[in-house]
Amino acid sequence: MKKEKVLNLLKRKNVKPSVQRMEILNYIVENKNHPSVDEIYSHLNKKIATLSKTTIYNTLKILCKKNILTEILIEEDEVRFDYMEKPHIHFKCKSCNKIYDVFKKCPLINCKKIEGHKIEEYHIYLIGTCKNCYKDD
Amino acid sequence: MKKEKVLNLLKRKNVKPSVQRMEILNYIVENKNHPSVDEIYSHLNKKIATLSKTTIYNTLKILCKKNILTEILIEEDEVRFDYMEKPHIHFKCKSCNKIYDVFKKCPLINCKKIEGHKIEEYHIYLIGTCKNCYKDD
DNA sequence: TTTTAATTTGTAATTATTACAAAATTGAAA
DNA sequence: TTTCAATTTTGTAATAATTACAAATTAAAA
Ligand SMILES: [Mn+2]
Ligand SMILES: [Mn+2]
Ligand SMILES: [Zn+2]
Ligand SMILES: [Zn+2]
Repeated sequence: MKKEKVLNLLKRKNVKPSVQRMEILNYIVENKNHPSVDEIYSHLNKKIATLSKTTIYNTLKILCKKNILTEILIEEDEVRFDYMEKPHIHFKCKSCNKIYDVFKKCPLINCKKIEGHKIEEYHIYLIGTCKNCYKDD
Repeated sequence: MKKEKVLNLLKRKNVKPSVQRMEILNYIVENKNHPSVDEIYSHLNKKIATLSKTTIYNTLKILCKKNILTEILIEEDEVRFDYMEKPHIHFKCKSCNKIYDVFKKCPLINCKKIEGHKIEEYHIYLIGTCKNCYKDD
């Protein structure tokens, strides 16, 4: 039972740990896939039949504002969400559409300022062909 | 008259240089702002009263496919477009919403492969408070 | 000119996201 | 326990960016 983890995450940031919030956060944290709202909904709908998409949107907005989650803007048509326990960058395969975590660190990440601008967030997206799709050439 | 520049850009990539395509590309190349479809439309509508938004969408899709333009996915609700003559990264100010070009280069950009994946595109987005908004604190 | 292909245009359809108010739940006070 | 206000969830409707599509226009070829 890993429920403790998300429970503490929520408590620590003063977000009331409702059943829905726990399940949504738990799904993202445990699966480490980078789900869209629809994917979260399809999956959790099986456990919580009454779950509403609006609740998912509301919850994700709160968790992002509290810096528990981060938005991934790598797709043109939908936002994906991620739990960034340790900061990392994302690689999206054009062929299979999978989004991979990449933990090689970019020196940029240590910059607090750049050309006079104060940096508060980083989004580094790499796009190409993943190693699994590539070898099939 | 800088029309030569966009004319050549289009010819070189075998895109037929229609009036609309020339104007759309010229607007992006000359202004170096990072316009959304709506901004392109509002601006060019004054010159070409009959211009259709669908034409803008069509043209942008072609120019991106030909690697003349690139999409900037820094906003949640709309795509922006850029002419990347020399590769650079983007900084978006949370306060004034301006998107700045940053030409400091990240070593990542020289990587052709990362953790076995073949990299074809880079999107580096920094978010924070720009130098103009910051000093008002 | 006539014919054919490419491009542009306007409208309708699609779809992710947001707005909003009613219903349900929670949690403390009485 | 009951009461009651605050919070959360839910369902539906509205919004808005993008795409689909077919007719109209324009350009190129014959
Ligand atoms: Mn990730
Ligand atoms: Mn730029
Ligand atoms: Zn792949
Ligand atoms: Zn600013």
